[in-house]
Amino acid sequence: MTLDFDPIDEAAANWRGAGWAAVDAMTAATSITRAHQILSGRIDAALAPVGLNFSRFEVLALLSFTKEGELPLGKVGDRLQVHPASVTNTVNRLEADGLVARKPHPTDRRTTLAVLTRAGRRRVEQAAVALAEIEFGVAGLTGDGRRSVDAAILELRVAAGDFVVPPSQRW
Amino acid sequence: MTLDFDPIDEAAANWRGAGWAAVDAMTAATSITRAHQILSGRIDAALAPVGLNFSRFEVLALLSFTKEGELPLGKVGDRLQVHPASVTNTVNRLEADGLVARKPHPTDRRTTLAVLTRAGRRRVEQAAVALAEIEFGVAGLTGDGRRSVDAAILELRVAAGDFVVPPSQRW
DNA sequence: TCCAAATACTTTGACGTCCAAGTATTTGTT
DNA sequence: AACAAATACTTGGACGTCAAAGTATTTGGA
Repeated sequence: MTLDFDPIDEAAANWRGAGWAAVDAMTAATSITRAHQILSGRIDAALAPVGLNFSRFEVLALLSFTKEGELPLGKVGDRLQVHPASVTNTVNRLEADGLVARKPHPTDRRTTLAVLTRAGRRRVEQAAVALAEIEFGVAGLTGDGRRSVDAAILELRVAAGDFVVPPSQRW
Repeated sequence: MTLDFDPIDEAAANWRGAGWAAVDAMTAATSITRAHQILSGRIDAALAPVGLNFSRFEVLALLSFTKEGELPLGKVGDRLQVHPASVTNTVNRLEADGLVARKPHPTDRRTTLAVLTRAGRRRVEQAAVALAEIEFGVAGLTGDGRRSVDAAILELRVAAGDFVVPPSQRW
């Protein structure tokens, strides 16, 4: 059921017609929301045959980049910017599939480490290939489009306080 | 817990280090995902005092743009590009709050119409004001940034088949 | 006319997200 | 040394999303 008009364009026209403000902000927000919906559908479809979804993949990928293949659950949440409860949930499922294991922290007994298993490492490799094949769902975005999205959203992330830009940085 | 480095930038470096492909696609996808997360947090926070969330607001806004303030549930799903089950769910809640009512379609008994109530119309006006005040969560994005996001994502949406571009269109 | 196929919506179930509250442990201050 | 406050994780609950299956009704051919 493909529309023969741009629904966002149509929404903008309606918005103006109703005399509502911030139309350009509305279209930007709606575009991002829709883009996310498209990507997340494509990405989860590509990962399903591998037995993962995007959140689980992100955790495995993050662990695979560390020296020992392990990280405290809290750090995982910080890096991936997700709620602690979500980390618990995701790690539970990865653990049930034997892709990570929980291990007590050697010195801080409050802390739990997620450790990548052998199977987990294999799995994340497969997933990375599957994702690269579909270009992470952004097929349709040209190189320029990708760069301009990155640049624009960088503004947004900085403004949102995702991270502080050290004075010496290249941007 | 603000990081002192850009997590997406860091992820890109790790990706390259692991020899994984499609790094630029990965960063674009991750940026969009994170942008969505930021927007949706801000938008839902702005709508909470009004007693709505974004999905419910979208339904009310869509209805408010129609001549009679009513639309078949299926059309709502088509326009907002959400699953029929989600429409049922959202309309259930709006109905429980007295913001819309269900009404049988005059000629097709399979079809149910969602009708905006008086209270619903008032509510959507309040919500529109609240959203305009926070610029739909995109505060931090300049005018140029908003335009480039719109333009880039338009490519993506067209490629995804969201709508077909009639030959006579301005793009 | 009759009936299989399409359409419209709802129900159920699996997951994902967040918040708030609860438990355990460590820190930092008197 | 003692204890309130901070930190780390888990649990339980509210909601949102989608897929698949179920019910009702309409359509489009044979």
